[in-house]
Amino acid sequence: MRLSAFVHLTSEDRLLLSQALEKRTRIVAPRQDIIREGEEPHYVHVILEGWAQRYKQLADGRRQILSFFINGDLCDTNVFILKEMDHSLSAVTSVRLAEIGQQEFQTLMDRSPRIARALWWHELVTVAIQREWTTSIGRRTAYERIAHLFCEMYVRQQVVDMIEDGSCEFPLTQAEIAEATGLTHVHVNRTVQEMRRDNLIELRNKRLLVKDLPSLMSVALFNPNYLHLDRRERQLGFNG
Amino acid sequence: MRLSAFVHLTSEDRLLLSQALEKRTRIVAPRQDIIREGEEPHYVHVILEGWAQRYKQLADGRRQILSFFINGDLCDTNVFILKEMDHSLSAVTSVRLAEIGQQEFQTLMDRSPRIARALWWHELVTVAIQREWTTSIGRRTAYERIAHLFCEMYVRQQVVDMIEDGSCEFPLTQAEIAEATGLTHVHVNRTVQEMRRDNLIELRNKRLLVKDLPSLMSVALFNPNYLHLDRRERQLGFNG
DNA sequence: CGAAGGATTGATTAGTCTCAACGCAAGTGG
DNA sequence: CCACTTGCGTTGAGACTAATCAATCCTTCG
Repeated sequence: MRLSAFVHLTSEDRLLLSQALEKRTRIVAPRQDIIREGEEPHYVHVILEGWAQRYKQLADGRRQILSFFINGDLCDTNVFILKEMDHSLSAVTSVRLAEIGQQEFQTLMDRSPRIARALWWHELVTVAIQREWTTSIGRRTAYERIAHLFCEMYVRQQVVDMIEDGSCEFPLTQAEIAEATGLTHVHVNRTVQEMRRDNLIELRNKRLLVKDLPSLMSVALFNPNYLHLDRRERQLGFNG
Repeated sequence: MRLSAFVHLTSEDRLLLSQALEKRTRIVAPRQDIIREGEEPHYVHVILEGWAQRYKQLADGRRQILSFFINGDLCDTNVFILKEMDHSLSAVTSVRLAEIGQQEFQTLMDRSPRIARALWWHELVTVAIQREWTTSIGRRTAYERIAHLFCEMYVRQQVVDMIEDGSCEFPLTQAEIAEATGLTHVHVNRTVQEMRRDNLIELRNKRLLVKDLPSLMSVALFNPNYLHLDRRERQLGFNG
């Protein structure tokens, strides 16, 4: 699990975690909601496999994707504290996830201060990512935004060991990229083509090949500091 | 303190809190940084008076304001878990704030599960606000975005009892509104004028008068659910 | 083979940005 | 106490990014 990368967890911690993860799992089909805005949250969701997303919909239907979740990501730490969801969670691909109830979750945090710390760390990184998205949409151009999204998802997959020959999964349609970056799918299409012409990436068959990561990061003004991989870098080397 | 509004805190809790808040306070002049991106965080900051803001700056200088903090807001719960700041904090007005060190903060959470819960609640609301901003910038028009910011800051001030005759503090320049909404100050200016003509607000002398809150909320597609005021509403009545 | 989802293209328009001034009020130094 | 500076708000003209609308083209899959 991704958490273990940040804090050294004891074998007992790992046992606790894997028990919590096995207790209750679910498979959600692509494009199906996991939980919807307005509903009362009962579980923290942990993605075990596949991509999920968080999104929000305005009263008139305009939709914004707020984040993507991959392998090992917790969706909403401690949500049960809140009375109702202010956003929705849905599956991008087919998703296998674990549901952790309030009791078990509390137990996890109480039993091990290391786990509690790791969960806080996870939460802080999640907010940091959200802030980076705000910045992206607010200040970056279309080209930069899309490049930034590519960088982020590439690096995050690097961390969980999902890069093969410089390419990673990227199961989003251009329309979904558009919803995530605050653009229209038409404009995403033209921009992605431009990026291909610039020889930075290839994108097809739900895979992203990054042909020149340094250049991609540079045009995206991508600074990975917000992912707070510092400890990992020291312990495991950046390539996970 | 704002936290007490969410969870019933005992008088002992309150004592603990006020001790933590008094131990170390600071006054920061307008436009001065409180802590800068890249620095190592040592304290959680709690705003006691004035407005502060969180912002991020891209390598080439473009700047995005990510949130505003008012009375009773915690700036970065548990930041010390992270090695370095991925954003900066600065004072908008003259700000009086409390600094809580790692030890004291941990003690607070350990001593009282109610406080711990309240802090988690605060954190969750903070992220929810960040998500709403992402949505705003990604999907709302300029007019809607500015209206939404007005609504949010109005309602948040309502909660801490800072509304007088339908008006509240609003110490931002139009340039700052622009940095927060992903617009230019020129466009903010024209849009605010339009909003005035529409008789929704008055904005001058660092005060915002909301002349027609229901209409303002409606044009902003403002749904206060993300502020998670539910408990408050039940316990204290919406007006704090 | 037909249907459907996604990618692509073209033409046009709208919303916002950019650049450049100008106005006004408050504060400051001589 | 007046001239000057400074910060902020306002205005205009023109440019440009990205949106909109409407097809068309692929590819996959039943």
